[in-house]
Amino acid sequence: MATHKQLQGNRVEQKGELNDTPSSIMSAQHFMDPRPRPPVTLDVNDPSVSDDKTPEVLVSSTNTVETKSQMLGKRASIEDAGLDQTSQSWGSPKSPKLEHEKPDEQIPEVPFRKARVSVRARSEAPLISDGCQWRKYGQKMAKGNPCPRAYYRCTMAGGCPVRKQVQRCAEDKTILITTYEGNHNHPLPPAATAMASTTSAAAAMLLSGSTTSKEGLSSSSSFYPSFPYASAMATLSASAPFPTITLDLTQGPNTTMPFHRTSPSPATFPLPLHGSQQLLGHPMYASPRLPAIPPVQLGQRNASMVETVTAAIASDPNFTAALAAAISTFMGTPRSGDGANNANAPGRIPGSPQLPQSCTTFSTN
DNA sequence: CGCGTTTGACCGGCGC
DNA sequence: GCGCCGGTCAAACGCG
Repeated sequence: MATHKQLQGNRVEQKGELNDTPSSIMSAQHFMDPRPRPPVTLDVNDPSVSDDKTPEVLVSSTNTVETKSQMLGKRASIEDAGLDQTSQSWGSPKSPKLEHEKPDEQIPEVPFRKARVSVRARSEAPLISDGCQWRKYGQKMAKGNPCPRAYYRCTMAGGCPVRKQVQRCAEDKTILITTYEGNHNHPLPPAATAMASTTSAAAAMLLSGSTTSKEGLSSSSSFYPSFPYASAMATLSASAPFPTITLDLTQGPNTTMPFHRTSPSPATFPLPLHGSQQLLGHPMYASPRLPAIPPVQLGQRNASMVETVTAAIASDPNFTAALAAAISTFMGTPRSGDGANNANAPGRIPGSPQLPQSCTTFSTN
């Protein structure tokens, strides 16, 4: 048979008929380990989650606007405007390189190649459930990490290009790092949608903010959006080939959590289906800058930080704007996300001076 | 019997 | 040009 690439390409090629992701969103996720990995990661180590075993994190929509790789030649439909919703960069095993990628300069909007979203969560479970169905297709030992890295593919839909990598932090094995790549080309459950939205937003920000060169950022910068409920840290890494956003939920000590979950939940990140929906559907922004999430939902469903963060990000345009601003700051690019999602605000980060407990880290590379 | 997981090999990219 | 590393595929095995 055809080479693997072709096979992959074919699969991937299914263009998404329904992408939930906004058009210009591409999310890229990279791993941002405590140090060694550059990409973007979402950390969800919340103490609350750690109680058990399976924290569920929903992160899914990573769109990649890749240029070439994904299209190994097949996707003919890149929809217009530079937004390919479904362009899944996963197509090739490693196609980070943009072959025909023209100079970024030419690319008006999303010059990006691919973005990844990493979520760091504290959990003993082998993996976190994000509301989607995944099938493991490989496992490998990474170089600087004694723990193997597992590769999963979304099986909710036949041609869903979304993949995720799960690996434990070498330093702290209780921390699970999940990286999502690609966009779902099928409808997602509410829970998954929340994650997807988050990822998309993050990715969008990265993309929009990283229009310029971010190479200068060797380290990841982190800024903290003001999250009243959950303190998540977003870190943008610019050292990797792809922009990566890392959400760190591991830093949130339950102590400070506004809504501390006492729920006996199993060990998974409970994806608040309705919670997310509600959040998404009802932007309840109590504060001018941050959306306030009713403790009720969280408390009742022992919502995990992930959820919270995700929902917040997804539903909070401010967050997006903040990210964009932060990114711009890092990169020195004064543009706010223009081509990114719809929600990019003007560009001012509400950023708070200090981070609470958890932080969301976005890294753009 | 079907589905999912596991393991090894192969491919391609990147760095030295 | 060579070697290393990451990532994916494909076949086999196990479990439901």
